[in-house]
Amino acid sequence: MSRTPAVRRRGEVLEQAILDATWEEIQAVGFTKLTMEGVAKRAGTSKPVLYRRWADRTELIMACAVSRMPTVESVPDTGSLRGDAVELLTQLRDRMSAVGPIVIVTLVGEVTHYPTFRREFLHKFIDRLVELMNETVLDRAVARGEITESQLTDRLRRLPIDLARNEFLITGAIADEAIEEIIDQVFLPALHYRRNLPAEAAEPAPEPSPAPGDRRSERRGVTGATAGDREADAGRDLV
Amino acid sequence: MSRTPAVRRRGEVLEQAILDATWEEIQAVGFTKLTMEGVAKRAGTSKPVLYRRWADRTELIMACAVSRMPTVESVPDTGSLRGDAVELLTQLRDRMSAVGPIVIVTLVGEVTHYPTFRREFLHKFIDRLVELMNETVLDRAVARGEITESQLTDRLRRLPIDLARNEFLITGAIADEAIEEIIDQVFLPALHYRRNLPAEAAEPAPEPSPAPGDRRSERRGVTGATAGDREADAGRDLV
DNA sequence: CTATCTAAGATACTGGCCGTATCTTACGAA
DNA sequence: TTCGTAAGATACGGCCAGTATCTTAGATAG
Repeated sequence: MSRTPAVRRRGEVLEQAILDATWEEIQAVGFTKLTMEGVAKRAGTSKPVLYRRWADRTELIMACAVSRMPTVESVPDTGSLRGDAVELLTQLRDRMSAVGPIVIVTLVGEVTHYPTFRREFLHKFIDRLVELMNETVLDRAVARGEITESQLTDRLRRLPIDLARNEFLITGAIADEAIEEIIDQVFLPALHYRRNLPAEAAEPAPEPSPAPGDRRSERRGVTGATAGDREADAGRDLV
Repeated sequence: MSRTPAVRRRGEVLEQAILDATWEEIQAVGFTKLTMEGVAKRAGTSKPVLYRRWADRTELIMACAVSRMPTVESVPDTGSLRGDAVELLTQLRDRMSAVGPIVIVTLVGEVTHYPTFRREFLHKFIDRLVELMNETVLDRAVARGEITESQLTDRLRRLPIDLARNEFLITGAIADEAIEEIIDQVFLPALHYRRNLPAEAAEPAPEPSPAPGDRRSERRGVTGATAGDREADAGRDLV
């Protein structure tokens, strides 16, 4: 449990030891029951040392998660959109698995309470992935001639990431088959439908088949935005 | 703040008063800072009364959320798959908006820690929606002749719900436009692609276009399931 | 090697909240 | 009117957050 070393650690070394202890504490007692005192004892140090670095529990846990989540540097060119997309989702999966579903889910929850954290969290975890999707995977596919810019909408661009993230948040894992389903049953078919669309007449939906009396979208509900939540865009590309 | 009524309330009346107070307390101090003492005071009662009904904070909050979330009874027949799907997602959106993003997200987080809660939560909030999707919306579309059973996969069946849920968890809201994008840009096109597929040759993905050297799915990553999380299926249809 | 400065580590304290135990008292039922 | 049940008040032990204070290790400069 508590391991007070012979030598007094400092700076970087100490910090890493605390983050490791935090991680072990999460594994041992769980996220909700994690306490600063527990972490301090496990790290062989004391509370003030923790509070000198992180303002509270949430910050500590977030720092811990950040330190354990591998970064995605690039997506290798597999030669096809499909291959690249599978690769991207696989990396996303591996990143999130490295931290674990409980931490990720709880973090999303905790982070929702703190706009400040939320932005930092988003910046650290997500932006790179979305960039990779837009600027590497999709641009490459366009360059190859697999797709054209006109086939893409914002919604379609983030579709694979949205579905993979959702899979992980809800089920706690993403199987290889799930990745292939997302790409093969949803993403590529949805792109495929827009293959030869004229410039911007692309909007309306296809009739899947002879639809008898289609009086589309009659009723509207509440507007949805539960007021004062206009940092929605910031959250758009989470994880 | 505290409103101790002249008469001593009991049973149903008292319980509802406490749940109302819980809701007000969430609005007032936020989710994380909600305390049993605070709720008791606001409800004009005392802690033991709370603990006689709910074991802890999480149970109380969950009961509060359940009591405030309207149930979805049915999806009216709008005459088309598109209309029905929009209607279903709109109801889903309204249900979740009635409770609010912070509560939902935090609840998903808290619930992840407690397998028992998780199941109850899923049962109360989700099952009905998935049922409605499968047994009302899609069956009706098949009956109309808009689609055939062979076009459907499990993934496609829950696609709209997955995307809508994700939208809400991440951005905190679901705009009308988002619902239409989900249906028109993703769901219907993906279905459309499978329109005239032979029985089960449906699996492989479409080449979006002339793909040069497509050596598909070469590398595999970690298996994804972060061990011992085989209640994944239970979580599959969350919210 | 010594002086000095910084940060680690130990300890203690206030305050808040949890969860429970105990007692009194209002209300409903018979 | 009586009696049983549950509401409400109070109090308490315990844990933990977060801070203040003091001592001491060790890095660095001269």
